Amino acid sequence: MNPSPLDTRDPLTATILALFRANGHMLRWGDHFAQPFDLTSARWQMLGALAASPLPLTAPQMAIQMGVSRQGALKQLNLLLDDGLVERHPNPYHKRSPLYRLSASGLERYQRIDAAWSRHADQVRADFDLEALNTTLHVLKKIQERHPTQEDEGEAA
Amino acid sequence: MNPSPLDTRDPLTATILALFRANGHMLRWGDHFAQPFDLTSARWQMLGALAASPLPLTAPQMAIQMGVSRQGALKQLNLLLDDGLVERHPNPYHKRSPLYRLSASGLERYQRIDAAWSRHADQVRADFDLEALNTTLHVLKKIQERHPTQEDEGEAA
DNA sequence: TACAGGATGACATCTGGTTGTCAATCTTTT
DNA sequence: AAAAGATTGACAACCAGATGTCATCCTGTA
Repeated sequence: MNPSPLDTRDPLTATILALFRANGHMLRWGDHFAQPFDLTSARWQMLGALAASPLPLTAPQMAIQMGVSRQGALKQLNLLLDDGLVERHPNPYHKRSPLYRLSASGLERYQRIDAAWSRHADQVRADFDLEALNTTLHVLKKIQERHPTQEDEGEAA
Repeated sequence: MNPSPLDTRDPLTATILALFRANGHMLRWGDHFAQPFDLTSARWQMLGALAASPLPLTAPQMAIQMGVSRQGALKQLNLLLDDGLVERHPNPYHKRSPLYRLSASGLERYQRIDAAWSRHADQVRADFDLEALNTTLHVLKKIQERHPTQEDEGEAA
């Protein structure tokens, strides 16, 4: 782990650069972790978001929940639909925008990978200070808040 | 900022999910920020890595430095070459693997966007606790360390 | 009830990144 | 010196996501 010239910059810049690197790293790690379950990082996350929701969701709701574009979420949903991991149900309130939820096999798939992740996380979490994790969480959110993008307009607290 | 069901999970998982979201968010923000300079987040980062290096670098060196795949770095370098922001120089030690460094216009371009970023960062940094930033930096690195991928093999401290 | 404007899904295109293959070039070993 | 093995760049295929356009559906308002 060489210090790398990037670390010599101001702490804010260094943190944001570390964020990019950590993201790439974890996506790669996640792809390998998810591979035995026939999933990718993206699909795993998508299944997780659906599993966490008590109600079926529309595509735009998924997009907001995941912080991803509407069309991005839709794309993944359609792929998951092709794989039979997700079910589409008619939305009584909107003819064009159906509701999505996990199918039986999607739920089973998610539960399996989530159990494996939990076992892994239990191990890894021991190496982290709870306070440090909370600080990190807070800083990441704040970095986001301080860098609004177009679609963030009109999001007062 | 609704708490979102994801935050109810364990702090490690929540932090990693926040990492993904923050990454996507900052890439989008960066693309907009860099647009007036005719750059993207990716190219800005690449120019920054070259600007930070005292010596010209080969493509694989760039890849390692940026935590990206060899072919990924190469792709961007070739695009930057097409744009004339980067120069390729023969490598006396390796006929196939040339050295890259910023061209005059690449340096100028980078200096302009970096000045703008510095002004922005000065503002934003005021909202952050130095200690919290350092903690975040540390946690992000540690998350990486605890999730080795294939190419991490053989990287003892 | 009509109509204007916003939300939505399909489709296409683009950026950025990984992975695999192959030939060319080092590098190491014998 | 020769052969075996590792690096490297070009090329191609692919995944994930953003963005733009368009037709369709929904909503609110005149």
